[in-house]
Amino acid sequence: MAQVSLTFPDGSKRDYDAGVTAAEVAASISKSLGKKAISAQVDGAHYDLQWPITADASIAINTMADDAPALELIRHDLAHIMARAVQEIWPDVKVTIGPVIKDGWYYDFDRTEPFTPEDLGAIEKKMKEIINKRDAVRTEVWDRDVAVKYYQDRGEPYKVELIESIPGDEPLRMYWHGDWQDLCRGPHLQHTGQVPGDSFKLMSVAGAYWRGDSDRAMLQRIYGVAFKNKEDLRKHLNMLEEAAKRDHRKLGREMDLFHMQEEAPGQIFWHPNGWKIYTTLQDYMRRQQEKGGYVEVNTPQVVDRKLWEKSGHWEKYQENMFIVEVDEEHAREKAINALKPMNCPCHVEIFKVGLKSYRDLPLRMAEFGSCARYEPSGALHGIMRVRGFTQDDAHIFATEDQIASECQKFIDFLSEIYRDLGFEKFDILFSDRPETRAGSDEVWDKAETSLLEATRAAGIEPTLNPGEGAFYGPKLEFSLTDAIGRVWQCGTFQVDFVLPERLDATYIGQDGAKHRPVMLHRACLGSFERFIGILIEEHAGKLPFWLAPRQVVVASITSEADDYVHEVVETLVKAGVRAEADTRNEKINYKVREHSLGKVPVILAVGHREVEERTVSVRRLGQKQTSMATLDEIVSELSVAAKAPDLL
RNA sequence: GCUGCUGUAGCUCAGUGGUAGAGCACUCCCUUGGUAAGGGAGAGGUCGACAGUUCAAUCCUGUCCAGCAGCACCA
Repeated sequence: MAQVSLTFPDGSKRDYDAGVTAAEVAASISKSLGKKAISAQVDGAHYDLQWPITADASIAINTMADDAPALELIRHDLAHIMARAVQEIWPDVKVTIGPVIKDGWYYDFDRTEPFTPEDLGAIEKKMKEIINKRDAVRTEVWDRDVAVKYYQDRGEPYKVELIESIPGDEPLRMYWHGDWQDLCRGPHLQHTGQVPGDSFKLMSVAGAYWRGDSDRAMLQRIYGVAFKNKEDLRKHLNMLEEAAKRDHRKLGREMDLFHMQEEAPGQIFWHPNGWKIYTTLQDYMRRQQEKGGYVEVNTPQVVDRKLWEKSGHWEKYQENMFIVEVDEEHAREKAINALKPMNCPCHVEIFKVGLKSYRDLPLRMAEFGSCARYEPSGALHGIMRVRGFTQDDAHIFATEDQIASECQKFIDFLSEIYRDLGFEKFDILFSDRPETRAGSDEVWDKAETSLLEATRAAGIEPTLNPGEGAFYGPKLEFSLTDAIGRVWQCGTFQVDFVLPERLDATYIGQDGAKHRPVMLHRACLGSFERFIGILIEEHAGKLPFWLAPRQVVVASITSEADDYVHEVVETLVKAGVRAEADTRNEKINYKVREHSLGKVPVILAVGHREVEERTVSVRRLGQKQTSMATLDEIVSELSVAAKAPDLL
């Protein structure tokens, strides 16, 4: 019999008969390891204990102590156990796929009746029964024809389609959890009892398209979370509760930052507090851009379709645009306009006025551009995904050989801004050509290559995000994560050879001839709206002092201190601090509670003692202890704290 | 946009086929209180919109609108 040589993590090697399973290998090492083994890494691949090993390889036996494989197996087995439970309760439900995801798994079903929350309870109960049965998990490799016939006979069309889409040279693997069978590439545990029955929870049911295609059937997806033990599950559920408290929609209401209403879906009514954050951030960005060599412009909101036709938006982007038709009787001329969904065409129009020389490049043209996009209703989300928003947008008109240095410059620029705003870490994705796009393949080749090279030259190896580029060019995406773990694209850097061509932008080169500039689209915050949403969630509403809309409340303890309260407020306001008085007829406890809930970073309480000594009692948000300070001390401290980081 | 759920006072929510309730917030009064809710009184709702069924609809049915979760979308 042929032999295979297996290398263990400690470097030792042992020979086994070819076709040996990881289960047998584990048992050969020690009885206890044989019992504890749950899977193996064979040449780095996650192997089921039952799979035969047919070639020399490195091997490491996994036990429940190994987090990553253990969690993967638990979650994957739970996906199967859940599908089995569902089919045991409702035999006519059709099964599809059920992968492991972050913190858990999901499984998509086709069933006419919707699953209800009560159903989830019933499924969970049935799953626990299955776990308690400790049914053996068994696997076999099947012939394609046999598998197709099996699922055709069982009336499982989704499985048939899945098999047909699996490349012909890949073996088809079947798994049984007890008598219940599913097509699955594995690996799995050895019996259902290995899954901890008290550490999972079915979370929700929602629609999901078959194969992620909105033209195909809508299935019902049940989500579950699972961990190795009860304590981890408890921690996870607790984390979700904490995350819900940071939700910017909730905090936006509690801090009186903004509201939204039916008459203007996806658009924001900024209240004074929220608008203060917005303008503070905008002032900061304006200063940074001036330092960064940008010029600021402003362009029209309502623009004739003719320009959008030229730019390509009318063709590629129309369904996302607000179209404005002017009533003929009142119009001087018949016109169809659109609210601008992007600023780029208008910036090109500014560039085109007058002759531009190569000496003018790179020309960095910035606008806090208000855009309107008709986003699908289901995409709207608080102030993070809206229909009316303002980008910190800029377009850099440059020569091709300036792309790399501008890319480098931008990454430095953005990094400093993110650091100032408290984001040390962010994800960078490289998105290449989408299916719907403008421009030839040659142009795309050039754009993708130059952007990727420029990024690498800046010392960054971005994660590839295939097919997600803008319709006019590839992009780098700088993403931040919200409280609930959703990732949002904020910053972006895009190379565009298409729009300058379509709108015929030129500059006069050193040779005296006309040349086509390349256009670099870029944004740091992305949109003020989204970025503020992220800021709120990142800080759980407790914004850094300089960004806090209400920085200081001076609260009287007795009404006899009211005059002094107003004096303190006035002094602080003069020193550039956002301070307000609270001389209401309420106890100090009440005021402290209210302003703490309102996330005011500093509460200054004053009573008889402070009036006499010309001091204040300082209470900082999140701290129970108070301290005393003289009026001069607190004013000089807070006036510094109120400055934006770039002004320090 | 799709699937499911939801829509009652500013907020959080209860409730009923006979046109509605709580707590907090709000207004007024009492209280001048030392660091996360002092006491009392009062005001406040076309029960998301429009149709239909019914003697009678906030409640049942339908359509629409908006929100929530997920999917799809996301320049």
